[in-house]
Amino acid sequence: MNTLNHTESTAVSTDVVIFTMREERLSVLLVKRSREPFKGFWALPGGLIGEGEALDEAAHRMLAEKTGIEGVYLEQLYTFGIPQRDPRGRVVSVAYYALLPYCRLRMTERAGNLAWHELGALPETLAFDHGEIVAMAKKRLCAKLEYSTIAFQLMPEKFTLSELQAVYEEILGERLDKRNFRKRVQNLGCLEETGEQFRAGKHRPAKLYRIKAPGRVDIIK
Amino acid sequence: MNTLNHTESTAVSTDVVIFTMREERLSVLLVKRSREPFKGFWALPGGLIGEGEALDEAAHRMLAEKTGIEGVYLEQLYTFGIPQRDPRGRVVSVAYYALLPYCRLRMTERAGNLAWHELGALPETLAFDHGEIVAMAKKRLCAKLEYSTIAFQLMPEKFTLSELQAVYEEILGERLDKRNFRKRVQNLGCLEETGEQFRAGKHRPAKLYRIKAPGRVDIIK
DNA sequence: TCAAAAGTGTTGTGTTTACACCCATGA
DNA sequence: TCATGGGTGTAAACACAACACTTTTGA
Repeated sequence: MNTLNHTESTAVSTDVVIFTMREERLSVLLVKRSREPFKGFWALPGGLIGEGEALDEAAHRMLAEKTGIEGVYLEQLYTFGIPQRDPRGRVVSVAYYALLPYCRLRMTERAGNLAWHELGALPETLAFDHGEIVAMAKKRLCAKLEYSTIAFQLMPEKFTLSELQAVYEEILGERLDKRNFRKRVQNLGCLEETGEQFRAGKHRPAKLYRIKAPGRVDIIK
Repeated sequence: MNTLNHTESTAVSTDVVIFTMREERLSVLLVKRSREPFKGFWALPGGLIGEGEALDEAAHRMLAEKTGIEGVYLEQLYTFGIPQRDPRGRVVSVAYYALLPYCRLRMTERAGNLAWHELGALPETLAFDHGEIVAMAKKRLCAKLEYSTIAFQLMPEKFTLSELQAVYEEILGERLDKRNFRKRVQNLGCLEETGEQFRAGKHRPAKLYRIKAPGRVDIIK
């Protein structure tokens, strides 16, 4: 059995764009870098892949290290590898994106070096090419809203249709018609009423729904 | 400036699924391995990325090395990285797929270790996880037919609408209605008549079309 | 004149959009 | 009783699918 000839040393890392819906806004989790390069800049959670670790295992690990939670929706996004992307040397980064309901978090934004940032108000520049990675993840998420049930991965266990609609509107950046929206999501057949109601203020309470198969993301149409 | 701590040596390669339409059949270019591991098995063209070489540059290089041609459509597919995928050690492979018109090839299928294989009649098992890579590329290509003009990248400079329809039918694996098909592609506005005709046998000659912006792939709808 | 593929429109069906009012509640 | 968001149906517009005959050529 041969061994490989390495002409150079290349590092492989994963960076994870972790999306959540926080205070009605689509947000990503960023880490403030404490070391050069890009000291003081915000970066995506990430790191080198471990020996014997699959790429998506590594991504799940990054996610668990920062958020403390497991079993969330995670999907490979793209691999970034221009030679200059890390000033320390050649690093190829396999980017992932994750979606999680904010309520599941048990996270301390420790010492201010871990924080949620609204997508509409990101820092001017992020470390490395992370701005580009976030932009691509947002674009992919937008596209997937149209032809899959991916948005459900951002919802808590129980939610109202208005809350779901607000999530779509925030991500797509446009208002949707209430009746058409409800017709569409109800026809998917993925939702069921919990039978419970949610009271929020001085108006009619809303029905609560849950997802029939919580882990599942379906391609629609 | 720091340097990276490598906990291990990881190699990064690219493998390229090169599609063409050959004798009415969607085919991929495979290389017969002359060395272990998988000696004698067919594999995708690929290899380690070079120092200072971007990932898509590496993919273009693989393509040029095997086919001798440049400037073809190339897109990143997915990155494969389970630790066991190469018995020699850890190799993360960034897979690409390419589309090219068969007529552009000036390639010698040298000594029988480089050959086109119809997608419908691939060898039972390919080297490494290359069977999986090809399957994913085919699936992506199918999906993109529906919402982009990607199929045009398989066409020669001039072609008839019937030839174009045959390409769609072969990839999708279903017959299409002639009138609806022609309506659709003509409404895209990407095609123009050359004014020439193509005679092929004892029947009415077909108009030849060309693509207005040959390099370009548009997202439609 | 026959065979073979090129070329061409219309109609029906289903999907998507636009749109406005009543309901249940808390203050 | 009023303000607030929850909840509901219908009609028009549009996109998509189904479908058959005439044209041009070479043999």
